[in-house]
Amino acid sequence: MLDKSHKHVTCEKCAVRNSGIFSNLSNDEVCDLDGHKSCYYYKKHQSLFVEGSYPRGVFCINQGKVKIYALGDEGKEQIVHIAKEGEVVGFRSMLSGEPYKLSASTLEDANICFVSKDDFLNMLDSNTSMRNAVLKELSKELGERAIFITNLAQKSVRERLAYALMILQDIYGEEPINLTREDLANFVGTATETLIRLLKDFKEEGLIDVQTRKVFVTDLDGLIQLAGGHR
Amino acid sequence: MLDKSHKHVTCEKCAVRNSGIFSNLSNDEVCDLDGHKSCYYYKKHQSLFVEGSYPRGVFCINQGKVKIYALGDEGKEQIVHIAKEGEVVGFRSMLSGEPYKLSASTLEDANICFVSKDDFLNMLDSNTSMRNAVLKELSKELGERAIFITNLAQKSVRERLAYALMILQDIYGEEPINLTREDLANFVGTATETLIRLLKDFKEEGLIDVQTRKVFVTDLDGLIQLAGGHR
DNA sequence: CCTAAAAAATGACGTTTGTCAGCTTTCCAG
DNA sequence: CTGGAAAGCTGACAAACGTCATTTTTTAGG
Repeated sequence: MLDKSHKHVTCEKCAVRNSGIFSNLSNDEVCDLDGHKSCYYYKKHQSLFVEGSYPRGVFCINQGKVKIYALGDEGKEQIVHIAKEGEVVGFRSMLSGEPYKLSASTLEDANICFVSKDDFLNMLDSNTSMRNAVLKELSKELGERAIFITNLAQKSVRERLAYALMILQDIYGEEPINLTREDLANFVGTATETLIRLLKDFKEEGLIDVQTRKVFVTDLDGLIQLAGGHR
Repeated sequence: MLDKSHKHVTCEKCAVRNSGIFSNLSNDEVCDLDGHKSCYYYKKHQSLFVEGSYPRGVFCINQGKVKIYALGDEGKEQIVHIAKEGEVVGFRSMLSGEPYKLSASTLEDANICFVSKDDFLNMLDSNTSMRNAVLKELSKELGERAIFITNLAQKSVRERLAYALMILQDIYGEEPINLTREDLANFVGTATETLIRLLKDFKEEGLIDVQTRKVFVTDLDGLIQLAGGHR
């Protein structure tokens, strides 16, 4: 099922390790990390972990994008976050001791390293700067989720789409946003049909450009304004 | 403005300290905490901290309920959490180094202790079990917020009200739920009028009992089922 | 106990958004 | 290159919800 052919990456040379919770490691610590991790190649639409199961370790994304989502009562996905290169995902449930509250799967072919629970927790215990980075990361995310909640509760779908595109633009950087309409809808929190209609509007208003699946932001300021300013 | 008359409580005797991040402290540590905290009496509707300002310390609730909320673009409050006796609030922004993303104010007269940033961070640094408790708490809350987001995005107002009442029932325990309709609406994420109409429905359906402002849950199982089962 | 202000309640109405059904385009494995 | 499946798109329709305006009830301070 899973085609996890190795494609080894050394942490020392991992280009994306300069941000996130594995930054600020000493040379020795990076070496240690490198010795304990294993590297896997994931194809598009493969699952990293699923809601309800228990964490065995954490995933460090070297290449590719990953969606983090909850399943609603009718099986509809609510995407809470889209993780990109350099992010470490799946450590929250490990710290709370609960089963995963969220699921994760790749949006495109990806290269992802795995660090086992024990190794990760040991590092956390012995490494002050990593501990602080984790505390900081968790707190930051908590703040982001509060904004997410407020947007969902108070903004129109139109405003939320603008906001979502802002965030996605940031995540995708130079590349165009490349998600299925369904995934986009599940991120914005709306029906796929509604999302498609709004995308069309945005295109007609010159805010974005669309090439089949790919969305190019052409007027970021316009989006920001539509989303309700700053943040 | 603020009537902060002292009403001293010693941490040793603080009846609510056996849960949350200040549990698992040694006798010495409790003593230390006690020496560093100050105790204040807050009247109903007083503010603990506001969005945008920088944290100076944390608040430990000895008595009373506190709403934690974000302000939407039009000034409408979105309540993300209602904290009760025993909870410590306001440490997230301190850990992320950002200004507060949320505001907090009392829902009723309250007795709340304050621990300064330095003292709190020192304790965090030197105390393993407290550190773990904080990590655990943050992770747990992240999970809760993910559910909150999914509910907002996928459930009807009716289902969300049922869910909110479940949670509030848990927070208020034996006492009746005692919030203004506006606060309740801002927690559920709906308009006050809509909330009032639904409360009436729930009453007619025998799910709750209402005495002016107070809401009594009379059929918890019914609410759970309406909210979409378990969780 | 009384009164002004805040909160709660109700009705009428419009709009946004979700749903369903059918159709078209794109993607990808063989 | 091709055919079937998945994804994307469109239209019609209805329901859920928000808004506004107004009235009634409750609260709290003097």
